[in-house]
Amino acid sequence: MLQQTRVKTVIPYYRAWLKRFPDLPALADAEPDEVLAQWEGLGYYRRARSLHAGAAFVAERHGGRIPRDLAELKGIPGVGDYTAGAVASIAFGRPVPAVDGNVRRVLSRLYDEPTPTASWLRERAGLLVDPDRPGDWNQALMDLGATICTPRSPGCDACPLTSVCAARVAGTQELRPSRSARRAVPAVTFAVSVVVDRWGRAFVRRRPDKGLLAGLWAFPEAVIGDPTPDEPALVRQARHAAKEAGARTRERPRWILDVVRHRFTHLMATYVPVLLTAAGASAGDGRWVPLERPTGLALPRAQRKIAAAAWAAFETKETDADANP
DNA sequence: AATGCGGGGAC
DNA sequence: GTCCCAGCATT
Repeated sequence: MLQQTRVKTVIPYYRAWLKRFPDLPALADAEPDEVLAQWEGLGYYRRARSLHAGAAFVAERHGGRIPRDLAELKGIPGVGDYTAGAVASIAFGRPVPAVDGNVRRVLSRLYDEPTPTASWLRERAGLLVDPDRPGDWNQALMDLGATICTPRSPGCDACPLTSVCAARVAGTQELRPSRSARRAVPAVTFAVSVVVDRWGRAFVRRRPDKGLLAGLWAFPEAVIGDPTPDEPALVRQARHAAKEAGARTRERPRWILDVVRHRFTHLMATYVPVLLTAAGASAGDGRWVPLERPTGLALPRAQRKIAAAAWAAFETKETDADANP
């Protein structure tokens, strides 16, 4: 959970996770949907799938015991250099480094190395690690980076390494490590098909196993080439997406909602929800969820925004219909 | 070595 | 708005 995610964000997820999956067999035997549902909102959902696969891997290949060897740890799905080093040093007292984003920044400044490579970091961190208390050492470096040697305006006056920090001596600490130029984030517009039945339930289908939001549930969608499409084109695309996903719809759309914007790390998405009316049962592997409370399955944040907007619109229309039959 | 992969909080 | 978070898998 902590991979690329702040401790403060993780804590409530971690507690709920341990309550639902108290030990390794509980996780290894769980349904994939249940695992994803527990992870919902944390992002980088492959971590959840890897953790699930990792539990099964350890159960089968290691008799349910986490291996102590660094190479064996790295063989577990979802466990890379950092996680293997952290577990080996903190849990098992092995004198191995654990280089996360914080440690990378600390070492880059300590040696005034603007572009530290993975191999350089591993070598440096390996030489420094305290063989007697490797876990404490690694965590101390991480905490130093998180609290004092911060990305911007580091607190060098309070740093125990200030006198031996090459970047501090050179005055380059704010420039280390160097930031790579970020590419522009592309903007993509989607027509979103919200097919609603008479009870206010909407059709969702599972997303493909790979790519963005893999394995999560979502409304059918279609990429719109024209960023400012006219209404007939939107409705046509939404209806097509619904049909592709196995949801049958009536001819007349209910209406087009205000756009929902959602920023992913490398994609700015604009969703245009189109409310459509269900025509009988659906085919395929879709499911119908209540728009008011779409619980019980893993929906990405953006989909929940869309669901909330769609429910508000649906409820308003039904109320009007009751008032003016 | 570069890229795709979420969501949120701090500034 | 930008930056970055106790990174990993894939290419």
